[in-house]
Amino acid sequence: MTDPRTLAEHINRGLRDLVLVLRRVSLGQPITTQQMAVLGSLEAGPRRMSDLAAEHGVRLPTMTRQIGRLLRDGLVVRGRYADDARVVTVELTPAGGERLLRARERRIDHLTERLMALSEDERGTIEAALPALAKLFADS
Amino acid sequence: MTDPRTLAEHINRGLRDLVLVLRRVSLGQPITTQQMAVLGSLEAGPRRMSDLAAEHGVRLPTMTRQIGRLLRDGLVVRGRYADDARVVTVELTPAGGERLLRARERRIDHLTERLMALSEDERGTIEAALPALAKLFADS
DNA sequence: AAGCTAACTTAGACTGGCTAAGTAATGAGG
DNA sequence: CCTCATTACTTAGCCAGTCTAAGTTAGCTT
Repeated sequence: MTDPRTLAEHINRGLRDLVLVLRRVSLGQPITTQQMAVLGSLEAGPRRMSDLAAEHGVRLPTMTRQIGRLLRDGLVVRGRYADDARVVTVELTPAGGERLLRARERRIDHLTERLMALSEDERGTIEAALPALAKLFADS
Repeated sequence: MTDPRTLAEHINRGLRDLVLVLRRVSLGQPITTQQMAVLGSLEAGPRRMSDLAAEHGVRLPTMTRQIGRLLRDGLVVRGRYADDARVVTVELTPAGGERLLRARERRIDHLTERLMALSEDERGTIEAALPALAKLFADS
């Protein structure tokens, strides 16, 4: 078996290709990947600004502007947290939910298509690796 | 075995986590991921502007500005292609090469560390999946 | 030689990120 | 209670990175 460092080098090369292909694929989409990611965080219910910022690895002012754009486009609404009047919450609107679902559908369609081009065996190795990959890229 | 669409959904969720973790990890690095990616494309020798733009999935003006910043920082130099005076080439400087290697080293160190936290078995499944993943995310 | 095409650059606008500084609410000490 | 530090967020201003539209220069075609 390959030693961890060599494996890391291979994964690193793979990640580079992955990032490039994701960029090429998301060209010309009607919603940016960041907006998609933020909407995704709101799927399970309202969230606080500071939660969102932490989850996405950005500072609060960045999230304020991000949410401002989503607000402007009618995809989210802001609210206040009853127990602490300093806290701002954000919630999906129906339009935001729809936008999220449609974009996700497109992405999954695309991935499915690519997966179909692989052999059953190759898909099997990917499936077997998913838990380990999830752990590898877990919250840190 | 899971059907391709369900597998695609799992991969999609995994990709989201991956992107978020990559963002968090690259916070505060002295070079942006885009700059790293462009420097990486120059490792094997000079490239044309239009090649670089196509590989990175951006338009030519974007690459012009990107290269402008790398130029300003002394990491690349521009040249002309003898056979066609319209063509602009870009090449790593020694400083650019060093910067690239150091950044890559850091990333591989980080990945190695994470890999060490997995079991031998888990690393095995990842290693087994790499060729299929490479194919999955190939140029398309 | 003229005019079309191709390879880039420039200009101007938007998203997305940051730090620094401002505002308003909470909470802790006296 | 009042004061004051802290917390949660916003505003302002900067820079990177992306786009489209329009300009420039070189090659190509006829």
